[in-house]
This record gives sequence, structure tokens and C-alpha cells, in this order.
Amino acid sequence: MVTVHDVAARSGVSIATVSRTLREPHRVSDDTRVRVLAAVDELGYRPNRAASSLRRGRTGVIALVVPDIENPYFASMTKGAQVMCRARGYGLVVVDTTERAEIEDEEVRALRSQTDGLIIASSRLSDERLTEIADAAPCVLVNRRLTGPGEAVPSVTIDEETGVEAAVAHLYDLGHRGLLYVGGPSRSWSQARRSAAIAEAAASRAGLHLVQVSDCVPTSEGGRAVAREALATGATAVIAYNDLVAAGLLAQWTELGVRVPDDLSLVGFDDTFVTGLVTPPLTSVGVDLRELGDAAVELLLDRIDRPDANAEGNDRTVVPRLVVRASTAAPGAR
Amino acid sequence: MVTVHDVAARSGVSIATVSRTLREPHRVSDDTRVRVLAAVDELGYRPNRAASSLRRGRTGVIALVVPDIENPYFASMTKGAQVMCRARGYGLVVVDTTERAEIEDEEVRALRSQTDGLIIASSRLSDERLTEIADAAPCVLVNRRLTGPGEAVPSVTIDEETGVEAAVAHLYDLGHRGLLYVGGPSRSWSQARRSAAIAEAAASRAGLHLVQVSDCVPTSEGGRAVAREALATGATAVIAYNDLVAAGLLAQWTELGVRVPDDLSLVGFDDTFVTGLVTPPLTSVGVDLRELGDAAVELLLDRIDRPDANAEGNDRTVVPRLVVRASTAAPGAR
DNA sequence: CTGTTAGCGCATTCAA
DNA sequence: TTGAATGCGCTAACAG
Repeated sequence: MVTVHDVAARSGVSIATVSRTLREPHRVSDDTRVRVLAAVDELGYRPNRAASSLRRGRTGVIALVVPDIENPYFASMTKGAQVMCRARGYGLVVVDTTERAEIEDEEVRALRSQTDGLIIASSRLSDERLTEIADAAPCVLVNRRLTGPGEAVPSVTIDEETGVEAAVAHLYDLGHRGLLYVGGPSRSWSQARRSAAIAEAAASRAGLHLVQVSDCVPTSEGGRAVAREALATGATAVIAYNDLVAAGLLAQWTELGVRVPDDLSLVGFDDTFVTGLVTPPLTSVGVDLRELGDAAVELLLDRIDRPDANAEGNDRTVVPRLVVRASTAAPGAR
Repeated sequence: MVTVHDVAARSGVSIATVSRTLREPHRVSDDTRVRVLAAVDELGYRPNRAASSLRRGRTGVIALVVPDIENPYFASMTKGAQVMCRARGYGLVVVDTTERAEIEDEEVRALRSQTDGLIIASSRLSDERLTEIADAAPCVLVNRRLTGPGEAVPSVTIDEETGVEAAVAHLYDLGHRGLLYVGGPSRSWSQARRSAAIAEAAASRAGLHLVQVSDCVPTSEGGRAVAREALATGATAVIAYNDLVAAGLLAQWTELGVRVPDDLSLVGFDDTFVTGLVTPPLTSVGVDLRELGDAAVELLLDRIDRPDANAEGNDRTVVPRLVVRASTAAPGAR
């Protein structure tokens, strides 16, 4: 292992100067700088992160906690976070909690003292717990906003209302009057918001009849499982909790001989790459997920790098857009 | 921050005993152990990883380097690796190289000195580079086996021959005689192996005519792009480089009015969750990807934990299985 | 079984 | 502009 001492010896300066050359290049003379950097290069020196962390009290690493990395939603978010971290010289450790609150709690507890900050996406934890955590370490929430005592916790959330409104408007304008919403897990914060937003968007439209099914497992299997029930509602348009559920519905319907969009229009959520995998390609509403990851990292790093910034104004809202593809059309070609 | 000193003070022992209680519980008396652990608990003490790493010369963290975390293939692998790491008390940092060799090279260079070991999946680097890397740090390769001087580098690979053979046999036995293989990027190690294996499997079967298309972009868009060309070959059965390509082919064919499996049988590769997203569900050949991640972590940690184990026998081959779903059938229902 | 002690490699005082 | 010296928190000898 190459250390500062080796570099110092090679370039004929002290270890302090080596360290300084790397951290504050402007504080050494041009001459020494080149000599030191040359030595660094020749020896292939890389500062030991553990030592540096110990001394500085910061690790240069942040953690991203997600429920399930296999879910395209979080995979894309992770990708965005990764890119931003690279750009800002931070390391990123990704933790998959397998959707379990205990694991999330445990991991977060461990992580907060070993990283410079946390991004917690779609948390399963209670408001109280999250407030505690944010109190102990820099923290950004994604898909969750705390109200009350924890409201100082910065967060990145999606403007579900706008997204839902666009989807409902789209279907309504096509002529649909019977609408079904296949909702996800009722404990999910996003689910609650989407469900409420859909109810509201529907209520404000004359003649639009809304039915909601809830607690669908948010996977394609979940979608398959409720496909029949969905048909039985007699709706002509269906909005699914996410693209995976939509894909499941679509697959099962196809097997049952129901055609989309001829017999039934279908809208997904999140606009993941799944939309392009199925036939017909799925109309979906969502944000650029990489951007979501990006934004969370940015918010967190700003927090860390200047902790004296005002705690207010630290929430970011991302507005989704409706991407119309081939799974929606006017009803009644039947 | 709570340190060993706080715990020591609280429990009336020395800092050495605190450390010992945590690392080698059997080497302290029952009495002290309970006292120390109680203090640890009350104070919420967690050993500082940076300090521990610095002192021990090990970080307790390994890195997993993948080309693209958004790819379901690597997402699933990551999940497996994550679970195994948790079980063995290691941290995992996942790095996405966005399919770029320079980034992979750079990241690996940085990572190898800051982690206890590396898992490099589907590397874009040259054999020479990989040999060098493995020389400098514990390293496990996934989907790549080095021959010659680097053959001591442990690896986890898939028995492509067996998988391909199963797929070809399945189609042949169904009665197909015109087979098309839509191959992936020619620089890919897996692609080369699959292509060769298919040629061989086809050659050994009387009357089977094989056509290969190569360098398809390994995404659903790539599949869509070659869909027409694939039809033009006149084949009655198609094997795609991976499930994404298969999904693309399927989607495009469906739009063109070609029915699967009635007009054409289709087999994917990797058996990812994409198989269940499309209609009809895709016959696919692949390994359990989580297991692949598991195996890689296990191999690496064994290497790390007992470095004196013989360097031989450190390769693991995982045998894929053919999962027959609804996208394959006898030809000529036409 | 337990305590004392000496660093791990680095960043940062403080003097020069 | 540079160098000498200190200690971050922890673990592993070693001594008792």
C-alpha cells in the first residue's frame, strides 16, 4: 500500500505538503505541486478512505435505501443517484430492504453513523421513526413528506395530483365514463395520494363513474390476479397502480380475449421501461425516475456541504407527465 | 458520537475489554460481557467503521460492479448479492458503469484499494486488465472466465452450452427445422459463447437449418428493430439474445399481425421477470440470477476469509434450465 | 480474564 | 509556503 509517506519521500517534501497538495492545491507552490502530483502518479497513490474519514469525520459516502432494487422504479432511481454521486465525487451504497420495515430500520440505524447522509425512498417506517432518523443524520426522503414536527426533513415528492388529473382528463376526453382504479398496497403513501387524487379528479367530472379496487399486490402477478375482477366492474377505462400491475392486467386480459384499447383502455403509473415491453405499449404517467434520483442526491449533498442553509425550502416536487401510447383510445369500438 | 471510551466508562472496564466484548465475546467473563453489552445498548454505541477499517486493514465492504443496474439481469443479481452480504455481515457497494469500459476501469481502480474485494459482472475490460486487477485485489468475475495466465482468477459462469442445447432440442423436438438466432453485441463474451453453442447444437441435428443475425442492440428497441428482418429469414423458430430482445420482437410482430406461437415460436434468454410481463409469457433459458449473485459473493468472501485456500477449484459453473412457457409450440398451425 | 499501549494513514493545527 | 506534531476511534500485541 502506498501512503503519504512514500509520496513525500519521493517528491522530497513532508507528508503535510502531500496532503495539502491533494486537498488544497492552491495552498502550495506551483513547483511543489507538480513534483508531488508527479510522485502521486508514478506511485499510483490513492488516499486511504478509512484514514481520511476517521480524521475528517466524513466518509464521502451516502446511502440510498430502497425497498426493492429489482423493481424498475427503484432501479432507475438508483441509476440517477449513481450518476449524480459520481459527478460530485461521492460514493453511493445502495441498500435493498426487501420491502421489510425491520430491515429498513436496522439498516438505517447502521448506515446513519457510517455515511454522510441517507436517502430513503418509499419508506415503510413511521413518521416518528423518520423524524428521529432525520434528527440524527442528514436525510432526504423520496416519495414521502412529513407533516408536523418532522416537516423540516427535506424531501423529493411527486405531484401526484397533477399526474392523476392528466390521466383522468385524458380518459374522460376520450369519452370514457366508467373508470376503475386498481390501487396498490394501502400502507403505501403514494397509493393513498393517488387514490385520493383520483377520487377528486373523478368527482369534478360530470357523469364519470369511479370504482376503486385496493390492495392489489404491486407486481404483474398482482395485476393478473385482479384482471377478472376488473372486467366485472364494467368499466371502460382502467388506471393501474403502476406499470407492473398494468402489464399483469394486460397479459391476463389478452389471454381472456379482451383487447386493449378496443375493449378497454389502460393507463399505468410511473412510466418505467415496462411500458415499451408490452403490447400495446402502455400509456403511463410518471416522472423521469433518474431525475428523481438525481434530485434527491443533490438535495442531500447541498444539505451536507452547507449545513447552515435555511432548513426551509428544502422540498422538491417533481411534476409527472402523461405519456400517451397505444393502450388508450375512445371506448366502444366494441 | 459514542465511542469505546464512553462504553468503557459506563461499564467500568477498559476500552480494550469493550472492543474484545464485541469482537471476541468468548474471551471475556460472562459478568463483564453482560455489563458491557448493557452499556452498548443503553448508549446506542456503534463501532466507527472508519476507525475499525483503518486499524484492521479491512473495510468489511465489497463492491459489485455491473454495466447497468437498470437491466433486470443485473438488478436481480444485485439483489442476490445484497442478501448474501447481509447474511455474512458485509456491506455491499454497487457501481453502475453505464456500459463504459473507461468508467469501469476507473471505478475498479478506486474500489480495489477501498474495499475488501470486487465482483465484476460482465466486464468490458480486457483479459490483461482483469488479470492485473485480480493480482492487486481479491476479485471474482461473473460471466467471464480467463484462460492462460489469469486462469487463477475465480469466476462464476453460466454453462451456456447446456442451456442452448436445451433450447434447441426443445424447438427441434416440437418440429421446427428453420431456426434463427438473433445475437447480441459481438464484443460480449456471453454472446460469443451462445452463438458458438447454437451453431454446434444446430449442426448436430439432421435437417435443421440455422441462420444467425448478430449485433442486435440488447434492448427491447433492438428487438423491435430487427423484427422485420427476422421474419424475412423464413425461420419458424427464433432464439433471442435475451428476454428484452425477445420482448421487442414479440411486440413488433404483434403489431405486424404475426402471432406467437402460432406463426412463430420464440425463446428468450436469462429468464428474467420480463418473461411474465409479455403476452404470451416467454419460454426462456436462464439461471436463477439471485443465486448467481449469491454464488459470486460466497466465492469472494471465502477467498477473503481464508486466503490460503488453494487457488484451484475456485470456479463455479451454474447450469441454466429451460423454462417452457407459452411462446413456443409446434410449427405450422399457420 | 483484563488493562496498557502503540499505532493504522491521514488532515490539520501551530510554528517557523 | 512548508514542516513537525497531534490525535481521529479502534484493535491487537503484550504484560499483568
